[in-house]
Amino acid sequence: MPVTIRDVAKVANVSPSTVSRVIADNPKISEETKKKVYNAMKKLNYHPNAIARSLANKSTKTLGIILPNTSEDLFMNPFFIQAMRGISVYGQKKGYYIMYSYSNNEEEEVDFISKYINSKWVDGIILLTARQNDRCISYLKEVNHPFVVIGRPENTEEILWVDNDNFKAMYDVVTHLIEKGHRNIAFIGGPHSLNVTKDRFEGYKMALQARGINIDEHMISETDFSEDRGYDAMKKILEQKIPDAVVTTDDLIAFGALKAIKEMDEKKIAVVGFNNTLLAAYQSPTLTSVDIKTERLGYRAAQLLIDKIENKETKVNHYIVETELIERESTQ
Amino acid sequence: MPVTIRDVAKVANVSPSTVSRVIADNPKISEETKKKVYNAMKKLNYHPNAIARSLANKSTKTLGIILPNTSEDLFMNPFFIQAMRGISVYGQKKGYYIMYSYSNNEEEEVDFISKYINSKWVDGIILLTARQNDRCISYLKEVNHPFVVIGRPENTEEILWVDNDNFKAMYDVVTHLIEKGHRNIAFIGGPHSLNVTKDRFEGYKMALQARGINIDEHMISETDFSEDRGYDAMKKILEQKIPDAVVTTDDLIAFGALKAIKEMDEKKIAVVGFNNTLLAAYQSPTLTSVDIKTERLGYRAAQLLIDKIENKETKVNHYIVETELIERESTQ
DNA sequence: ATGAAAGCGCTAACAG
DNA sequence: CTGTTAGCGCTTTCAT
Repeated sequence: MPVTIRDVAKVANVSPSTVSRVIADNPKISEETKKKVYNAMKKLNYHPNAIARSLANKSTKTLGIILPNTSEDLFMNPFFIQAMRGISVYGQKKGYYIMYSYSNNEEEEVDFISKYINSKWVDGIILLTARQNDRCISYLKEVNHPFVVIGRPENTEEILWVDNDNFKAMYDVVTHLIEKGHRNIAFIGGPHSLNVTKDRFEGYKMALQARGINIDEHMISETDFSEDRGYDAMKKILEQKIPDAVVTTDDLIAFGALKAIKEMDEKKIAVVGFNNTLLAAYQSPTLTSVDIKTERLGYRAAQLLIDKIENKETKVNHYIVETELIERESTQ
Repeated sequence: MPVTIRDVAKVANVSPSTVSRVIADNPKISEETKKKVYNAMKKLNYHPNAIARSLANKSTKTLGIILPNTSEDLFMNPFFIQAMRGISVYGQKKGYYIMYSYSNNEEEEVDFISKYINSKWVDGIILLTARQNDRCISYLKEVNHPFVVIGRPENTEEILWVDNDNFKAMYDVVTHLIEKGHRNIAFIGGPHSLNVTKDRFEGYKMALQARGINIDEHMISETDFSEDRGYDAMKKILEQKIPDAVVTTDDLIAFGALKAIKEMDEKKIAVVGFNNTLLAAYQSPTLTSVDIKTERLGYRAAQLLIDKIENKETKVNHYIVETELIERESTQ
């Protein structure tokens, strides 16, 4: 027999609704009755039943995270666990529970989302990645359920999202390299279908342009997120011309580039990675990389979503999280 | 206005209780009415409200994971995310939702647990680590709520747990090294206060003994889980005597050992790590390590817990998950 | 095989 | 400021 609000009411000599008001910290309850009720609660070791509250309130105070299907490699970078931590730090602060689910493909993701929504389990949903033409996003828009995306979605209007300023991040990296005296700077990016890649590439181009440095097509390569592809891409560039620096859009690519450069072994070429994965500090030379502050991204995502859920009329629909260049041996 | 069981009942021309029975797949409902009800559901796009069900059923079909406070370093090893994936794979198969919460210290952990339990949010709890004298475990035992521990707890009776056979894992590693011709095998372990360390150390001792090799105290060291500590420990051993192999209880320690050995640089000493972290494949030489199959641990934990929750009268209260030695250059 | 009605524990008008 | 009452949406005896 669980102790309920009625038991407390009886002991405190008040009505159940009064107890309910005390729980909700309703301002128009006299201090005296409050005390009475608290005492009764303590005496009976009462704890509100959150399920019952949720049913009556039509709100679960729960956020659902959709962990995307992704290549194993991406699991090497602590992105997910960090984002989840950030989300939970803010969520817990605001009294929210966090749920998550894994999916093997986009269809399963949509299934989980609709399950979460239809069954009324979650007040809001967090997508950990923004793809082009994302079915999760279109579904969520369609059913008009609160959600937030980590990464910049295609149509940023009417959508909550958080991301880094990828243009600026790369712009700054390249500018920094130029200031250190580098002139022939190569670029190896991930798939150009991703917004991230495009943005970072633009940053690269603009930074060179701003300093009056011509862009050399031979120094630009697009490839996949893997060490091997990075290695191949670097090799190809080296066959054309020896740069004095190379920027990449991912640490994995940078690892491959480092390897290719080491094999040449004559020249000192600066290398910069992206995402500051754990392995970056373990390369030789240790790899300079851009930290994208994943935990912060998660934190901000939760904040945006919870504000929306609670109808805080903030005008912002996105946050930009600052990146940080972590300099290591590869650019010394 | 959400569509409820009453709406469906009306359209299907049956009573709400009948609809409820159809949802629960109650056997004594005629095929005919079932069909009628299903049609009505489809027509109205009805989805059961899980909260209301939970309230009536006194069961949420939700599992709660307690992510322990832990040093940042441990986050480098993908233990948590992998275990969480295993848990969710089994949980989702059984129709369970998964929640998690981060804590900064043991007290907070207990707080979250009691919050989960008192508010009736979860049917069962999963602890991702087993400490000595664990307050979470004693609390959970006290309130007698279903839970499972990853790692072997102190008192294994009346507790659900999953773990590797750490004794056997290390026994096999050492035996393997002996068979490869090594005789002077050093041991560097983590804190001896942990069961894991003790078990692995026993495995080391027994394997040597079984092959009639004497144990040399100079070859045994206990330290903390960090590269630096591993380095120091290895240095100290090397000052005494040069082994031809060294086993460790963690990759981080092994990394340090590798470094110390490289500095000596004259001798080829085999090194074995534990946990097969992502960095293992990135050391030079690449590090041989024992894969503890974390995802499997999570999967089994969920299985054990859900069986308990659903009162499946299985006699087992634990699972042992097999480990696998991943051989790389460090033992070639 | 199906329906009526009470209840899971809490909240929110409305009334006073 | 506090009590009464009617739900929130579903399940489950107990009848029939």
